[in-house]
Amino acid sequence: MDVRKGQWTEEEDSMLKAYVTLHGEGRWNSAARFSGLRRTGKSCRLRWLNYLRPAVRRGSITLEEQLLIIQLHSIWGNRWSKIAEHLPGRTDNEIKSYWRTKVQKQAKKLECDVNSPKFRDALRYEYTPRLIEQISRAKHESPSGQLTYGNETESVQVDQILLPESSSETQVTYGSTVAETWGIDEQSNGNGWLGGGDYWMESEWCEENIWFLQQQLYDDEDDVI
DNA sequence: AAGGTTTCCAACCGCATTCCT
DNA sequence: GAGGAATGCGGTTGGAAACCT
Repeated sequence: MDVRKGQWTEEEDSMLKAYVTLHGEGRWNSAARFSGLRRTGKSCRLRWLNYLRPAVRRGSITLEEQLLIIQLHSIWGNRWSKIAEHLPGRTDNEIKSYWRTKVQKQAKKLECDVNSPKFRDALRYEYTPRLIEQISRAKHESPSGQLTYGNETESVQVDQILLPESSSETQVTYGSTVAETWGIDEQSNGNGWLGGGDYWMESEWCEENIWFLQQQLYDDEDDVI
């Protein structure tokens, strides 16, 4: 049987959805064989996980998600699926893509490797505090200090523990350069590579995530960077 | 408006791991 | 335990869309 490749059609999506609804996730080769699709099991799995799954969120990566990705990447490296486990609705593919297109681009601008100590310091001591500050500022600007997502309201605490200890040496070394390169300043409203747009409305930053992050930072403090 | 360039992301590929017989 | 099949993961790519000149 000839196997189809490339973009999925609406009809194919419907067929896969119908099959998974009936038989559940998993057994992707069977799904490919018996759903009537001329696709490989791998292709079906990918399409379902990255696009058709009801839990998948669309839209740009929020500030909170950016922060979480950066912190988790400093702990786990390119373990995209592991990182994705802590970003509800986001796929490893999306996070990988974000990292490549946004973060690696900044490393390139700084003329250093994304895994170099220079860039990791820049993330840790320059970018992360600014990101947290932006999140805090936006939080205070919203009524009652709470974030609202659709009909839900969820309180958010961005604890100071997330702020890395200031490093005067690093500030001197990288401060202005990094800020200039990333196009962020004290009054930035997040329209640079930080994202922008309606990130509050899309946020799923929750206390559980923050708690988890804090635990990781405590536990791995000595292992990281 | 047109053509060129860059950005973004869906999907593929190869390798590793897990599962099953 | 061995071997094959299925599944999962991370790296890469192709092409559409957005942006620039």
